[in-house]
Amino acid sequence: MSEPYYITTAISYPNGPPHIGHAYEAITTDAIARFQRMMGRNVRFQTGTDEHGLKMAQAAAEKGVEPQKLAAQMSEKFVDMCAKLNISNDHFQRTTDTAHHVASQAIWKAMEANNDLYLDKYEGWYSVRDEAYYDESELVEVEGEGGEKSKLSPQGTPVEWTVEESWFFRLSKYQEPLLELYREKPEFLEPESRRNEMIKFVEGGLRDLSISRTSFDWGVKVPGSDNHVMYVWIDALTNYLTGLGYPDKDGNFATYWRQDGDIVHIIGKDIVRFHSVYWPAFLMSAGLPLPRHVFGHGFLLNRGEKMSKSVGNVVDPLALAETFGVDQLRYFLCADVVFGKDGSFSAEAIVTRTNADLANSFGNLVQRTLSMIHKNMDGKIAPTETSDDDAALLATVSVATDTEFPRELKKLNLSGAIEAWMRAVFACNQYVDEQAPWALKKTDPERMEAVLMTLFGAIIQLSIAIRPVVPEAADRILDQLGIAQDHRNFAAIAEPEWIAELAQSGFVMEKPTPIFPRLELPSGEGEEAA
RNA sequence: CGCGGGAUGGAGCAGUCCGGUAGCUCGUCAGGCUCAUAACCUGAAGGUCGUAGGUUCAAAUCCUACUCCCGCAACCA
Repeated sequence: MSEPYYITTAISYPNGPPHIGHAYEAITTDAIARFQRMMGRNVRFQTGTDEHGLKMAQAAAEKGVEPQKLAAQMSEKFVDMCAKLNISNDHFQRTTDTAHHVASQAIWKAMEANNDLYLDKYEGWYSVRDEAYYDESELVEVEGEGGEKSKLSPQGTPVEWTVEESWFFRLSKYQEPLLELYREKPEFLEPESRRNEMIKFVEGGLRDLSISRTSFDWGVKVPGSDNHVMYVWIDALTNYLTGLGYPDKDGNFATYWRQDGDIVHIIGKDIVRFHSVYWPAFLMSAGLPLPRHVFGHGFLLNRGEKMSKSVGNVVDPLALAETFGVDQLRYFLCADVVFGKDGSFSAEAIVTRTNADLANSFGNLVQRTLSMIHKNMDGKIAPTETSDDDAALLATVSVATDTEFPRELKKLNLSGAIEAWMRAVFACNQYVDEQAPWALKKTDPERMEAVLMTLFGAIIQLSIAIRPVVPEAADRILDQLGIAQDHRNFAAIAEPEWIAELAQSGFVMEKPTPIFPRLELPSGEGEEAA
């Protein structure tokens, strides 16, 4: 079997329906997973939902339903989103699964066996209404009518000094090992700006972490302390192991969660701390291998503004996919946003970007080429004598699809990979104009065939390369081109034999149909993005 | 002095670590082509690289100070 590659998204907290941020993470991770599969790797791709914790319990209480039931309903929406966006996850992990409780308790016991857990008291300013602790510095002091002073939370709710029994994790013990990890293996956390942030944070000193709660019960029970449930992040992070069968250390776990194996977590920048500080500390404590790579992507801004429920500018990704097309949305998010940085989106931006790249440049290249092959060569594919110009174009395309695109995607530089791909597309359109096959048709039909076959080969390569990003559209093009499923990968790009094979099989191309129609900006486009 | 990120032609960005003709996409203007999805190709205009100093033969890039914007600060992708 080929080299294993394990990639995950963060699990989504389903206290609301999926928004564009969830879709962004799922799509980018999916593109990377598909790319690795096409590179011949044995990929396992996991996503899921994080269904425990206070907010879920609160949301359920508000709706008057059992948390279990709400979790199931909401989780379903995320499963549905993955299906609609063509996410190729091999597994969808829910944290309410029995197997997940077993896994979480197993890692708990492993950390306990390593003498890293202890029972103590958690004290702090607690807001009953928010059901949350606040740091002294966050509190606002107000003066009542009678002149008495009282403290309020940042939300303006009353707080009181509360003491609660809690289990603690000896996070402080891992300060040096973590700093060493960042030093020795910088690829553990990227982008670099996030790593610098975390190094500063850890250097600032780590306090032991309160990792259980007694104030609510919607969670995984602490082994041996039935009145405690685990801090959600203990159980949430463990999902990456559950999906591999942990605590059973054979099977998928043995394959994918190996020392120095390719284990990649794609997460949002807001939860970098949990994945790059707590998670490796938990794993070290439990005696398990660490992930190879944690990558914190940026946030999507709606017309440059942060999205929030209160502002009411949260965008439903399925509505966007409906309006613009799944592949168009996927392409836009991968191409237009530098992976690791914040990005902005709007209906105009999606329309402009996908029209320019997919419809005008690439789609039109495919259409104009295939039309000419269909009309002037009866759709027959045949080897021809090639010139230096043809070889030069194919070399340019190969550099992009066989070298630059994979190189950049391996670095998780999605937009960089796509830029390289676009340069090759531009080169093809330039070549069409220079060679002018419509003129050759009258003056030198043989030469025209050579030009069209050169383009045919170039389009195959371009279609295969972009397939991780726009899988459905790329496959429809490759169907038209008569390329077999098992040739749609990077090994085939490296040694193109298509034209000879197609000629031998007697393949005849049908009349082509445009794959990327131009999009129109929906009418009434104003404040709303979709 | 809590920590971090950013400021580059009309818009969005790359380049900054390792100083040396300021690059890309979109938009605008002019020309070309007519195979193709009113698509494609070529060319042009447009920037004192946030401000003020400094180092240097040479600074978007290094140093100092400052201004503005945006995050984070221990359960929001």
